[in-house]
Amino acid sequence: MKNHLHDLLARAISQLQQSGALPADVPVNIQIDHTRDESHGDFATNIALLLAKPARCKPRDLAEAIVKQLPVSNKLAKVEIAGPGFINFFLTKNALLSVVNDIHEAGEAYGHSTVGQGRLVQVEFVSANPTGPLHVGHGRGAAYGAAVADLLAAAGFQVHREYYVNDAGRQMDILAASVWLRYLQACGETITFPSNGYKGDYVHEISAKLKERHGMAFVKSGAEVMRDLPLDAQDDGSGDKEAHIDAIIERAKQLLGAQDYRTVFDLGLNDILDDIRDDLQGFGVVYEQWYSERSLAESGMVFKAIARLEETGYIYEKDGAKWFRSTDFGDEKDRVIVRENGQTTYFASDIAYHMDKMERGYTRVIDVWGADHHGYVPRVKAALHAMGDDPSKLDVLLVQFAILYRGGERVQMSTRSGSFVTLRELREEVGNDAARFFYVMRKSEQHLDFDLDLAKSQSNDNPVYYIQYAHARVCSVMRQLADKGLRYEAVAGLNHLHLLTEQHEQDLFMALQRYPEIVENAALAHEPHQVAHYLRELANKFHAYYNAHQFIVDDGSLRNARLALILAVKQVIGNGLGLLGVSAPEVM
RNA sequence: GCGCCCGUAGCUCACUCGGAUAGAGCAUCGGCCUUCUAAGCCGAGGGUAACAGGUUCGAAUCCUGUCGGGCGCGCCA
Repeated sequence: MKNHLHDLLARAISQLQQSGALPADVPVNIQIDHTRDESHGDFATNIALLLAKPARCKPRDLAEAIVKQLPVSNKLAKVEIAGPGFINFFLTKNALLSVVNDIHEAGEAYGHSTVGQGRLVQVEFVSANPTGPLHVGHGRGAAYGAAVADLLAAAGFQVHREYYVNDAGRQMDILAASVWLRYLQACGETITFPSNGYKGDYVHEISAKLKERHGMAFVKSGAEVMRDLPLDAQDDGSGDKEAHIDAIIERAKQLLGAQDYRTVFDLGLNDILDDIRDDLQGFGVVYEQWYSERSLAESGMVFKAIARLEETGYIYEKDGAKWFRSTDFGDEKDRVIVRENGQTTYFASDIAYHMDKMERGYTRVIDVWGADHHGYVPRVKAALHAMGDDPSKLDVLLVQFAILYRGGERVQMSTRSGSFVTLRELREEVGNDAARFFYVMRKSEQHLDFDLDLAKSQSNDNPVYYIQYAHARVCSVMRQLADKGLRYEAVAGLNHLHLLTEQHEQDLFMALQRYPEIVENAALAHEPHQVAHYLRELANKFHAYYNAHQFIVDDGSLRNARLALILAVKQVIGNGLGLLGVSAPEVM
């Protein structure tokens, strides 16, 4: 409908330009909005206000001239000029009927578009370190990233979903050491567990698995392991927990040898990664690819990236380390790429990773990160810039924290003590549907208050149930219809849509017609919450209709027409919930 | 201290490139079930859009400043 009006206006304006009433060289950006107040019609445009200045005439006069040139359309009941120069469009009652036909015809594809033109887009999200189970913070990234990816796919992009696995680096070594130490304890050795080790229960489980598979093969004496280590952090402030754990890692590598160390390391890695995969899959989040950080290093990509930067002259040496001069591209300070000890930094891997993303030929690369990483954005963009790539191809979408509330109280989370709430626990507590919906119902860069009690409640307070209920209600009506020995006749229904003249029915036509536009906007803006809000509105209009009118009436034509309408509502709710990863139940 | 994000009804949040009288839900108050699921509907009250300036036909939206909150500022990842 918007396109239709856009077309009419474009023709009117080009008429005016040809007749010289409007200068031909001004940019014409026709904007059509839904009106807020129905006294302003169904749609409105501010085009006369925008063009008044370049045309050097009064907005209202210009509006009048445009309206005069408007081609006739059987979809318009009237056109008015209002306020400072708005042009308001009033649709005829029948103008929007065809949306129901469109929905029945397109089915699950209703709302899909081709704006993406099949262009390749990568969405990388979650990418949590495999050092422990996913927690509720990762859950938001998962729900949000998955929804953005699905929206982009619906908008006609070819989407590649990817998880970057940080399977190299110090944090993973700390995990491996933690697993080994717990294993030694389980084997009867006396070990003081480091304050900086991973303390969660899952570490015990992994070490138990290690013992089960390899028996005592990796046992070294506790005394040997702990001998001459730098002091761990003490209550009185002395000691250094970082130096302590680093020494333990070195000791583990030394005592176990490279091969055995790798066995322990990989057992921890794979066990946790399997858990993460399983968790995400259970959450309805799937990936095209799991990209290993280790593979970057092993394939020489990291050195290739560093070499490429060195060629450009943005690398210098200072204090024995190699630095990237990111300040040349607006970063706050220069960044170390290769440490004094010769090891590359995490940032170096990330440069290589993003270089690879660019080389893979995506037209757009989307990274979903926790908002606490925002300071990291400039340096990654700087690296792309320095390598001659276009940094604007990279969109970093920042997701703020989710704060859980139970009984009105904030749920405390602490990674240190291992008492954090995992995504798995959340899913078990409130269900996948509520979790997926609640995570995306707010703008991503907005803090999210996640009310566990509300998410669980089966009441009208809960927006998930409210929307799902609308879907289930339609299904229920269809069951009632069958119970009464009647059948829905699609052709009769679609042929009698003109009988649907009630205000509630007009409201639904308008709402249904808006859906494709919502999906497109949400996709391009990376804002799934728009879909969530829209669905609530649509459900609200449906419930109001349900209460005001009977669908299963004696008049067969009217009955079938109404059923055609509510089946269209069901389709759109199902499609919309599907984009958010929420199910659309037939019975509730 | 510097940088990024945020401040809208009692609470949680919307408002599509700056548009017309700032909207929902919850909570509060009042109505609606012998009729397709009351997990629903209808109605009422509730606002100096943090504050002060600026830009313009028009500002919650853009700019500047102040105040308040969050996050970040490692040769960690």
